[in-house]
Amino acid sequence: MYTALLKHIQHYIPLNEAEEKEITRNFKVLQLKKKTVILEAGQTCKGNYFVAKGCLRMYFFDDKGVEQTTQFAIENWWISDYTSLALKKTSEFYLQTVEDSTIIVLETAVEDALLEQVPKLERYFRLMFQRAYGTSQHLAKYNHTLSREAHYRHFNKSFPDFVQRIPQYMLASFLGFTPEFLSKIRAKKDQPIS
Amino acid sequence: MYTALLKHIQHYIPLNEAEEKEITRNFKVLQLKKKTVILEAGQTCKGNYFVAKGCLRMYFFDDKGVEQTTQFAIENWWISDYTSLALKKTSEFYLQTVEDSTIIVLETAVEDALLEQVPKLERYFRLMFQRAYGTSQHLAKYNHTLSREAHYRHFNKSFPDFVQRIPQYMLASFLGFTPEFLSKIRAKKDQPIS
DNA sequence: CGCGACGTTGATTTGCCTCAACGATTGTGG
DNA sequence: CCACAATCGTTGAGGCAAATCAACGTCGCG
Repeated sequence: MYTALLKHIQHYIPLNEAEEKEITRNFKVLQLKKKTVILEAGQTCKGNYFVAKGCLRMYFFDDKGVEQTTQFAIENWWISDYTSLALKKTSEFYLQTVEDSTIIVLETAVEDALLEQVPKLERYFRLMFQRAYGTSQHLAKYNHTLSREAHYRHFNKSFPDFVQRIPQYMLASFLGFTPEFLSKIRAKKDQPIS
Repeated sequence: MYTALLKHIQHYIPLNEAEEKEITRNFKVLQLKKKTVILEAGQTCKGNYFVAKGCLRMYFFDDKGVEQTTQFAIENWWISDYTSLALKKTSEFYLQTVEDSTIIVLETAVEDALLEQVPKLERYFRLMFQRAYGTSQHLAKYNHTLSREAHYRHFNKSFPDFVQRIPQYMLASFLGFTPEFLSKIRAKKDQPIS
């Protein structure tokens, strides 16, 4: 159950048996069906979510009522609304499973206590946030340089198997364009052999 | 010299005198003139930079050789290429002062030792990265929802004094459009009184 | 004073959106 | 297990926001 998470933590910091126990005692496991919503806009986010298996996404509704996906999280990534968590403010985002998923939750209610019990975890999460923030710095670069079409081709090349796992309309919105446009790009790419 | 930083840290975690001393001993202060480059693409980033006074920006050159600004950091913000720091990889970014600035540096060379001496700082940096990442999550939302013009107006309204401090071409590129377009937006806004 | 950096303005072009209508695929209840 | 609906993807015509290119003001600095 917890092996994926423990393995991931130990990739960054060593854990003794007592600490492992403390961790498994504080994290909760969720088995969720595809399309289950675990956070809704307007609520205050109550946990930090680790994807052991499957996929989560973060999204919101724009002023026209259209869903806009801003992030995905697959195996070994954490996801949450971190502003909502830190400031205990209501969120502007939704969180939802994209596939049937196994999620490990660190609930706000137990977070402080756990971090006091196992202070090493401060370092682990510091490294996680640093990694996530670093990734967002690179994403910003792609958004500045690449045309929408180039951005898609780049993403497609970088994560070919992930692209297969998710509906196209989510990918389109994540990359910042419309499903129709994505459809046209693909039509161009997969030219008939003439 | 260090008061801005110490005050900022103490806003998140309490420090005793010994810890304060340890911190001031490990951080370096830089007094830098406007337009000083402190990191160049191709180098490995060697420090984490806290702006005590002034302004830093992060940028890169696109395939046409045009500068693209991806981030600003003003007073009480940290900035660096965190992927380069974490993985000790060469950076794709430049860091430069926008104004005459006072910068406090945590150099990679002393970071590990300091964090061992003052483990509380793990928590401080965890919170800093969480805040920064949270901000990037919200930025992603604006980029998805707003037209370029609306994005400018929103930014202008949110940070009216900051907009005055920086050249327009940097702001334009940060918001993801051309200086010419920014110029046209402003011309529209400041209509003659007829 | 003169040069270079920065900002403005207008004409033209283009990447992508919008809207609409139509296939394909999935899933659900009878 | 099939029928039908809902969801998802495709295709085309037309339009618009913003880019590009070029030329010209203007300000600050060496």
